[in-house]
Amino acid sequence: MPRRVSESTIRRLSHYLRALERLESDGVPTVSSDELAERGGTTAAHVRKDLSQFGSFGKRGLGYKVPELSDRLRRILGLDARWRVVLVGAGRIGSALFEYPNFAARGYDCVAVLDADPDKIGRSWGSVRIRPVEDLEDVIKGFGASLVVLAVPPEAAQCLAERAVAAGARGIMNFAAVQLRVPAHVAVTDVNLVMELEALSFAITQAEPAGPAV
Amino acid sequence: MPRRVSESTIRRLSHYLRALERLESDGVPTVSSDELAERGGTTAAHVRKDLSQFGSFGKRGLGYKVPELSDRLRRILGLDARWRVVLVGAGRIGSALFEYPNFAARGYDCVAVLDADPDKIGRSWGSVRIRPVEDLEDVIKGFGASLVVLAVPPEAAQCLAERAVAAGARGIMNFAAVQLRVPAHVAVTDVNLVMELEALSFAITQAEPAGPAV
DNA sequence: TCCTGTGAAACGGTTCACAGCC
DNA sequence: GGCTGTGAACCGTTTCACAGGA
Repeated sequence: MPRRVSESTIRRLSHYLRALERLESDGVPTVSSDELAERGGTTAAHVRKDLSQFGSFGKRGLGYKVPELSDRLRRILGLDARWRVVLVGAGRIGSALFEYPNFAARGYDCVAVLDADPDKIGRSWGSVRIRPVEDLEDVIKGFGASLVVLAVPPEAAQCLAERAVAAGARGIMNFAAVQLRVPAHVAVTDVNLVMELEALSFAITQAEPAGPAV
Repeated sequence: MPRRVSESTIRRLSHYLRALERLESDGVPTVSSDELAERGGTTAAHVRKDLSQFGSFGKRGLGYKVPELSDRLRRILGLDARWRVVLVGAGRIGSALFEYPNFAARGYDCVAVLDADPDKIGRSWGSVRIRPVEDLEDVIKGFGASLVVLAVPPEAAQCLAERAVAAGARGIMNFAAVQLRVPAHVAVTDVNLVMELEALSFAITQAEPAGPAV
């Protein structure tokens, strides 16, 4: 149990877990760091260093037992519990997230959907009814939700983040293109799709300064 | 024009640009590295280091001219040209991306949408008709598209990526939960929403090993 | 022999601190 | 005096290399 685990390690753990689950469903009993690295897109040294931060899961000369290791990783990533997620913003991105089957499969249950638009409030997505954003605090407290997804315009994000934190949220997935200010005990991950495209166009422009071949 | 610019620098450049555009629309003429850092969510040293990689845009004692700097950043990020984007996968995520107004505003035009589902092929999104994935090469070459978005199941992603690269794609935005193998001259950014949630639940679990307060 | 676990070295990114220009 | 641009110090991450157990 390390004091501080790097962001990149956590990402790699997710990759390992996905690779392990594929191996598991193929009935492969053990895997070496080399093999796991190959399938997870990193290096063997990385695999061993990453895993050794949390304990000694492997056997020298043999490798790692696939079911045991994937179980450990699930526990490390907090996937042995179910998480209640409140979704703020019933737009396109919110809808895509809501219907994404992998979320429920990984233990993330979207228990409520909120929006500010009166036209959307009252409509139902599956069995979940869209409620007004004013209900944010009630919903977080009522469901005991730890996670909040903000799929809202940038102007609204900071205020909603503060309200969510005050109501007890511990993690925020932020789709708005603003840097949220939250207390240290709250985790935030930013998803900024325009920024990702900008990284691509930058890389291409750098490689070929004449500009895109359009 | 540096040989190698770090991933994190590019992300920060995007942040600076967004902050600058807000300043620009407020009519602010100049900005110091301190101010820009505050609004971009970093430090003044970072702002200066990042920008100095591309030239000397500021004046000592005065700061940076807002319109000039934002113009420079747009050019650095490749936003002075329009980019043609081919979207593969007409599901929820594809649809969310397609309708996202900020893309067009930043110069990214979705020129074609492809899908493998016969039920979807032939339908229209706005003025764009959904075409079969078989058309991938034709579409990339026909439109001269440099960017491809893969919003498809993990099994299909690697094969489609290879086809896209062979047809001339230079950048891939990958929503599938697999590590794509592409030649060095092709840029890839991965967007993995489940992984982002896993990072959150990990952070919360670490802080409070008893598990989520559900 | 095979493969893990881990110190140690190498690398790269961040922060510091100040020289130099306005 | 104010603020940029930048070498140098610092620090965390990645990579290496090997000791030691199966």
